[in-house]
Amino acid sequence: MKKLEHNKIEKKWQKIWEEAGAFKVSNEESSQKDKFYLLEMFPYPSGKLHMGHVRNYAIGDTLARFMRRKGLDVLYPMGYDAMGLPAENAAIKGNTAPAEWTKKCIDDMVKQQKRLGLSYDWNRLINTSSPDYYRWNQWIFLKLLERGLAYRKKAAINWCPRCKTTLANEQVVSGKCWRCGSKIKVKIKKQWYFKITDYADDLLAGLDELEGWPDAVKIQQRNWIGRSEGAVIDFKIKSSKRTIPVFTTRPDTLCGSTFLLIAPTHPDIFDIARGNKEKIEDFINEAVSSSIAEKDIKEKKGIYLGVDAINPLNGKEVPVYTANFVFMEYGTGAIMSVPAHDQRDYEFARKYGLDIIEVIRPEEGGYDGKKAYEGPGKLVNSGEFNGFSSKEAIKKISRYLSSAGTGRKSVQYKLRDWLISRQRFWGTPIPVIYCEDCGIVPVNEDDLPVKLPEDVDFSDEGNPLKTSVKFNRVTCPKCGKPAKRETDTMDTFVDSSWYFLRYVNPKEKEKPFVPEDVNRWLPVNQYIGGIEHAVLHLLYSRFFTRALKDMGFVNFNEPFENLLCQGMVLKDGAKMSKSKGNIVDPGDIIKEYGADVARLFILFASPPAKDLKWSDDGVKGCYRFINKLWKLADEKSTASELIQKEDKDFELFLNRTIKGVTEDISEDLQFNTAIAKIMELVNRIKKLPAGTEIKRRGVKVAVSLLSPFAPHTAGEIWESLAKNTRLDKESWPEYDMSLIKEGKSIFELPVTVNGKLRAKITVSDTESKENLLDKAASNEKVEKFIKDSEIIKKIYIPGKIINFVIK
RNA sequence: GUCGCGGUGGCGGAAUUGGCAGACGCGCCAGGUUUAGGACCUGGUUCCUUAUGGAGUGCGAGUUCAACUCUCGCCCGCGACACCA
Repeated sequence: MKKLEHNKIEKKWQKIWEEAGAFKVSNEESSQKDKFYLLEMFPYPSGKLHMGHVRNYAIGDTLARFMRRKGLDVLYPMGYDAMGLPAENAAIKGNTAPAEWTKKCIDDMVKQQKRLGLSYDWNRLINTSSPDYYRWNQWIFLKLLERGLAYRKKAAINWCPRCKTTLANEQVVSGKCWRCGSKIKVKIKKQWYFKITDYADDLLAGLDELEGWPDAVKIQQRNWIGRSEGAVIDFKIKSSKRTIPVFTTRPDTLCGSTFLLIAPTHPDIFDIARGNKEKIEDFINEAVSSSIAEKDIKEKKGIYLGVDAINPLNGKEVPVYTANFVFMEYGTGAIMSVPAHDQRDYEFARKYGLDIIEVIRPEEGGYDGKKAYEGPGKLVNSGEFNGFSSKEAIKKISRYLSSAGTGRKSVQYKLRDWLISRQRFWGTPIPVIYCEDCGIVPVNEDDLPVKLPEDVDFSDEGNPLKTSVKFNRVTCPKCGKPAKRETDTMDTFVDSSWYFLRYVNPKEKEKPFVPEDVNRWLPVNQYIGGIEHAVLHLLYSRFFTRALKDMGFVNFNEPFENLLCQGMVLKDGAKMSKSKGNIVDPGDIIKEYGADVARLFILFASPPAKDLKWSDDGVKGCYRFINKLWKLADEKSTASELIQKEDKDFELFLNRTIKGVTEDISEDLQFNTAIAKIMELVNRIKKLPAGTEIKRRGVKVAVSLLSPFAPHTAGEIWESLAKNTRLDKESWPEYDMSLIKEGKSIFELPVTVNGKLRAKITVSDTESKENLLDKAASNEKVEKFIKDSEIIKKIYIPGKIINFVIK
């Protein structure tokens, strides 16, 4: 018997596919067949593949191979998200140029991916750190700048002291840097932003149409955008012309407002304040300089500004404070505090001895003096508005305020503009020049790309880009005088916000992509990646797509039609990581058991969206299965002549399996159950007599169904069974629906008594209800349970069950 | 705290328009094969019970002839957000 030499077989088939260009796809052909754009989130090229990657690619490749055999034109590309800190750190440490270092890492990644037998169209490979790619980041930046969607402003920003760079809000996780976990500090800095907030409402509304996205991701985006409806109400400052506008979602509680709070970073704070300015300044400095992370634990603090404001509804005078828990970035940077009905205000009021007035009373319970009541109810202590429900009062009070000119409806978002400036070297240079006379001058489109220089000193603190003489020596494109180049580079999330478009025309020199081609291939039919990008990459990409649509470059709103968020790969109850020492190296598994077994196990062990618990024994199980099939296929060589033998049951089972596997893959991406069904089929094939026609047919179908999961072994077996043909070129097996329907006509019908299974009777679907009930009742086992009792009810559900209800 | 996801044998997991709980795999047990180990093959394997039988999908109620599946109330685990007014 021939031994299964997996490593040899893998090499053989990978070579055959490569030489045949089996997975190349051209933009022209796509019009003849239905297209299918399948995409995995591209990796950061660390140089080392881990199990999370393998899972991601195993899911994608299986689907890609399945779709091709179903006759679709499949675009399935791979690329590398290659900008970022590690290359720069390597440069600092090892004195290697980031470009070289990155190139080597990418080569290493490609090698490892190729060993898995992934069917990418490698001709479309992209590397975001190449000037051919990042010049289009710059081009898009200039387009956004033209439209006012890119702008520069001074604001309080998140600063990561370890990465020595600023971060966008989305990149701060619980007050820490998303990448390195350092605590974030607050700094005031002038930086570049993309105006994602212009699309807040649109991005929110678009979520409703994304039926192919997991709810978890949509909910996260919805929360992140954080739309809330309310009103802006103006409080006049006593003996001053100034007013303080506040945002509230609860205008019904206006009469319960006993003080105002404004953010410590409010630009007007010193104009408003009349108290001890030194003390106030000290307070503000402390509040601003403390890190965001500390804010979580910190108690509420504030200081009276020495002025009072006037409630526009009841004319009451209330004190104005600044407090450390009020944000300038949200609403108007000032709030009306209603301590009886807002827990935060309650705590503040208790601490500083401020008035608490109940204005909302529900049927039961309500404000009890111990904590705020935040629900709805009927108004009290609110003058002419007493007795109205919260809902009615919100309308009436809003109407009153707007007719008096002291308030207006308002919608606020939690989403803030995307800060894209990074004080790093290994990123896309922001293509602007600062001229003393002309101000901010964009680089001319013809002068793109603004390339990263090579004369850089990495040994200094701060952004290495500042050390390049070549890079910084520049003249103003407008007036020709010496000028300064922007040395900040772009957030690497800019690269990933449109890479899925570049795959369509990866080598295009004149434009980032060709709109007609992109409009044909996009949106991505199936996108696969981790859920950690729920509000980062996925939100930014949706924003870019919309902006590009508004500029007329694409004709769709949403880049990703269906999204699958794969679960993590766990071992010993934790995510595989160096620090935990629980890493399983994919390379070792491939060497020992083969790429097909690695893929098979990872798909079989768990449904794709769930976390996967790694099991060495489970891998062995899949290895056994592959070998079992291999041996079965080898049997044919011992039988000189195949015996004709009919086996209707097996034929039916075979057809059912084809149907089941097809549906599991195409409808629900249920690879685990699809594989289980193929295993069942193989178990049944084993029981068939050797050397029969039907057995050989069974093996062929099993191998054919298995091929998307285990393409090398399946290809090898098929070649030996089917006259040296290539399985990946065969169309997907069909099933005979009439046979399946016919198979249903005689079956086992379960019979229960009081819902407990007592027997199964073999019936035909043509038998009458009465006949079946008699048959069931006279069954030996059933009779035992019903003979001494009164039958209250007889239930027959055709094709499903019989149930006798007895007393 | 808010929102979301989940809880089924010793383990990973099947079963959802309500209709045979535990497919498939692992592990385990018994037998075979082998000088031995491993590998391989055959059979068994939710729990209790000698059999007949009974119990059983986190807990407690409810709807139903029938509930892993639907409703209500809890408990536990995981994840996201976290003073957003």
